[in-house]
Parts: sequence; structure tokens; C-alpha cells
Amino acid sequence: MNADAIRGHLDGMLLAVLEEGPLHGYGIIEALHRRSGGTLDLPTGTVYPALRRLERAGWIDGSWSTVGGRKRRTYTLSRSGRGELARRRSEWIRFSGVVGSVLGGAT
Amino acid sequence: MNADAIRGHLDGMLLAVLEEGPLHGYGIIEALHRRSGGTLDLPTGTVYPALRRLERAGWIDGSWSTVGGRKRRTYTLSRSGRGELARRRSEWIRFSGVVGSVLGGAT
DNA sequence: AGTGATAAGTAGGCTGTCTACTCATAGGTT
DNA sequence: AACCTATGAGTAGACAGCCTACTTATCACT
Repeated sequence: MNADAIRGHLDGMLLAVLEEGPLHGYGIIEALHRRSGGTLDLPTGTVYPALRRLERAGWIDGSWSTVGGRKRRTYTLSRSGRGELARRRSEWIRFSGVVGSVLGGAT
Repeated sequence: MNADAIRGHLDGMLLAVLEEGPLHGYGIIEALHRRSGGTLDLPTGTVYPALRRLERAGWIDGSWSTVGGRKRRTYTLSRSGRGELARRRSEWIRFSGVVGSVLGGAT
């Protein structure tokens, strides 16, 4: 999975994972790995800054906690985050339709 | 259509357009516009450097000609370009499947 | 002379993802 | 005791593709 390909599509995926419930960064990386059938194995250097970006945008809320002696930052999808997720989903439909039709063969 | 979303997926679309036959840069931009139902309206500053990149990679061959007093650079899909296009197509299937399944709801 | 379409290109900026690293705790092995 | 792995979060800097804004050129039409 190429880095350029993912670009611009990660945010939506992060929001989608958080739609199922609050989760911390490390858990989100694992969830992405699981949900993608093992294809997505994103480095922390990609995901953590992305989560901070989403937080700054107000789409997710983060809070610190300590579990098993380790500090976690758990993120929750905000109301505006839900709106953003819906927007990203419709954008994806549009985008994938366009690329599919131009590329041919694929959906 | 966001710039980040397109990133990494343009090359494949360019190769796909050239699969139908040789075409010059300006014509390729129009073909993309037409094939995408008017959605893709890529600036020359994006497409021309991309075509040069594909040419350097050996996936397309370019040659100058003059039509109606105007100079054109017409590109042809090379043999290795066909292979690359096939690779891009299967990558797209994979990628869109992963994003779709993570994003949920879509495709 | 001016405008718009056709045709190609370059320079520089922006930004998201990546690599490579630091810091920290817990548990298990040697 | 020393080491390794997993868990957990983060930063700095590099890379690269797409963008905006610009230049150059020809032709047709007003």
C-alpha cells in the first residue's frame, strides 16, 4: 500500500474507526490493521500526528488516562466529527466512482 | 475533488487514457474531464509535469508534432506502460476495497 | 488591438505520509 | 542484572506529488 495512495483518505478512516466507540491511538492502529484484513500497518509517526490534527480540527476529542501503568490518550468522535465523517464518505463514493470510471475495468 | 485525494492515483488515470490511443497533453486533460463526467478539471501545471514523469519512467513515449501551426507533444503508451497500468489497476482494486471496508457503508 | 481557445512548460509553495528516533512502563527470558 | 518484546505516545526532518501563478506561442474572431 503506497503512501501517496493513502494520502487524503486516512482522516476519514480514522473517523470511521472512532464511530464504533472511543479508542486510544495504539488501539486505532490495531483496529485499522484488523479492519483492512492486515493490509494497513500504519506507523505511529503517521497516525499520532494525524489524530492531533483531527483533534485540532474539532472532529475528535482526546483525554489522558492510565491503564496498566501506561498512559493513553483516548479519542472520541465529536458531533462535528460525525458530520465530517459523513462528508468524507460521500466524497469517497464520488472519488472512487471517478477513478474507477477513468481507470476502467474496476468499480 | 481534493488535491490530496488524487495524489498517487493520477498516473494510473493518465496511463488508462493513453490505452485508447496516442494523445497529446491538452487532449489528455480534456479526455480526463470527459471521462470523469466533468468532475476532473486538472490544471496544466499538474498534468504536464506528470506526463514528463511517466515518460522518464519509460511508461509512455513522447514525440513532437505540429498541428494547425501549434506544437504538440503526443504520448503513446509503451509496453512497460501497459504492464504498469495493469499493476495500477489491481492496486486500485485493492486500495479501494480496503478504504471501502474501513470507511464502511461505501463500496 | 484585444480576447479566447489551443498547446506546453516552469518555479515555488504547501502539506501529508514516512523514516528514524526518543521516552516510558510492564512482563518475560536469559 | 541485563535484555527483549509489547504497549503507548510523541517529534524532527525528508520526500514527493499536486497546486497556484506565471510565461511563451499560434490561430481565429471581433
